[in-house]
Amino acid sequence: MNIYDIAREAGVSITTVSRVINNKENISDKTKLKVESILKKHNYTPNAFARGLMSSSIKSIGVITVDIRKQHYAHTAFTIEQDFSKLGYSVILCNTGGKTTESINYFKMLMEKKVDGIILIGSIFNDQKVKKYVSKYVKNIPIVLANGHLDVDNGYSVLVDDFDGIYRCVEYLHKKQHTKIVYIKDMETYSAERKKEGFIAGMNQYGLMLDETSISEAVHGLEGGYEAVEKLIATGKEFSAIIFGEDITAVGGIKKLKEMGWRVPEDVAVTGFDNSIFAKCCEPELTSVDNKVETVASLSAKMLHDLIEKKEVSSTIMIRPDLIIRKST
Amino acid sequence: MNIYDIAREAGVSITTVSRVINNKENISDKTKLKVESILKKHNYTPNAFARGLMSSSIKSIGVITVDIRKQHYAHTAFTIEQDFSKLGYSVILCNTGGKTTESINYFKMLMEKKVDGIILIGSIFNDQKVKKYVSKYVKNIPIVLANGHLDVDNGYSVLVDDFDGIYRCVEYLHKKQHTKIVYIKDMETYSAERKKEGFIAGMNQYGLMLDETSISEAVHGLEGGYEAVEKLIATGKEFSAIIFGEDITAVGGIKKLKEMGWRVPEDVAVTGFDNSIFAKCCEPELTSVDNKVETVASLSAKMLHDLIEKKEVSSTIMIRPDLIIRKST
DNA sequence: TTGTACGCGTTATCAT
DNA sequence: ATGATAACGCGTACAA
Repeated sequence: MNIYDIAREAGVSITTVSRVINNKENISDKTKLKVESILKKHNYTPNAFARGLMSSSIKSIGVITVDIRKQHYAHTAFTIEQDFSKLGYSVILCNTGGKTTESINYFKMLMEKKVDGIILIGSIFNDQKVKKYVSKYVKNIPIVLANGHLDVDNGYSVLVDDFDGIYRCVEYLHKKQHTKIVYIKDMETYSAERKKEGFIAGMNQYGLMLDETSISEAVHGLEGGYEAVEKLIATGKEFSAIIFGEDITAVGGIKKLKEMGWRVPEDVAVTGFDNSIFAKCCEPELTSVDNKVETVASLSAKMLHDLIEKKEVSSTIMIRPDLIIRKST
Repeated sequence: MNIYDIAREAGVSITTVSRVINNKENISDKTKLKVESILKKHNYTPNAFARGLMSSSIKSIGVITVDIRKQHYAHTAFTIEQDFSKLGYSVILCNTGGKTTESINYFKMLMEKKVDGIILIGSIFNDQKVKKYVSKYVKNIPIVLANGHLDVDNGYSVLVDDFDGIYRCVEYLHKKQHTKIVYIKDMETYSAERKKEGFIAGMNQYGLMLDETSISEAVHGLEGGYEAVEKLIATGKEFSAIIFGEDITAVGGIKKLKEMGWRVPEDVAVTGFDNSIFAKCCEPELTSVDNKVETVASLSAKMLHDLIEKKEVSSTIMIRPDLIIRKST
């Protein structure tokens, strides 16, 4: 059922039908009503491809993330989808799995499908090849990074000050008289790097003892945190507080601590990052940096929409995180 | 840069270019190479809309869920996206929030964009209006329900036997000499109903005491489980084991139990459902019904793809869940 | 092996 | 207020 069929049945031209569909002016109420009734009768839906062919847009955006199974990303993607859906756009979801080839293929696909814009969630896009590809070929599509980092010309970003988040963990623990603080860093991302820098800056600021044994690495996740603490204890390193780069890793760490007979927070204070549901599942509940998922997501969506509508936008928005104090410190 | 520009620059016709792009036969290696070099030079990508106009398909599917923030849905959506991505399809993500109007709008949008198929994740689509709309208008698009339920002609489904999952919890607890078992049901879904029936069947099968006080309701989630246990204890009901309809609700319940000084599993045994990460975060780790997220997701994807390719498929696939024993029982 | 010309369904332009 | 027709970019039957 296309516009010709409708026009024929209504005894008018396709132009008239098109006018009715798109609520244009210069239509008599009488014809309008007649056409509308036939439209409804056949439950007519316009062909989006033909529309797209004219306007070279089908009102859609691409959302690329490493893995939507990660709570934080899912939360971000959800908010973005909801916001854009209200604006009449649909969202194409892409999970790269962190792989270069996949990432580039997703960009290609999104370009073929002529999305109006792209949002990148998370900071796993610093692969040189990806960067090169994007800055070379994806020139005319606006890109917004939600909590990510990517040096390209058309790259705008909304991010949380990860540096500040961890810095304030140190500050808070220092106020609580902790002097032996260690940091467990997970994942090789830009964000993780910034967090580490925040830790170092904080430790230096408050004159706390800091050397290479103060920072250890963990595979991201529950098991990662568990193993990292296991290793840390094995080294004999003394500490009264652990700062983790992510909640879920902290939960794994606490698990190990408790197994070893350490009490939290009496023997060791622990902080996490994300203020996710894991912080509340945990026992004791986890003090965590709230990195404002929804705010970041909504601002990213708004920014991309502004870019699509050619409005002026500032290239970077930085959000200050909050420290949520709970029972683990 | 369109196919005409390429043709002009290569000194051939658009047909030839089209042939090269689509790897058709009857092309001399010489022309093929020449065209390919120009294609690469301009990083030409065909216009998907024009293609879609011809084939009336743009190789995409819709994935509709209530809320991608729910771990289980995110996991399912992830697997589906990965599987379809490998087949050259892209995925449009829709979160209905459980609202009727939104749901219908998403169906409309997916039809306009002429997706090749739709997967519904979860069992929150039993709204009468939605059902009516779908069975009336979405006739020619194959629909697969991943762990969901919807009575429509073109609705195929892959689901986990929720009934059996809970039934086996009862069976297991009975073997462990529990006689006073209660069930905490959350959410008003088809799935939740089936679980409840499994509980009743199990209790009857093993001659365990069962009345209206054996089943209580909880709002889904951490707080929901917490409050449900609070209320349960307040009623004075005696119990030695609690079966929960979802892991996260169980985690909330255990939290309350521990606060009240009950030991798990010594004083109360607890089981969850989903075998999610929450089961492993929990202390003690949670015995949980593994409802095979990935299997369900992959089979749903395969089923939809088969339907798209007009292959024969059985209308329902039922997966048997596993009971994963951990320390909470 | 290669090219011409038409159709896909819509919107926009110009004429009536 | 309404209509005829071009244009969007591609695939393809048919012609050469």
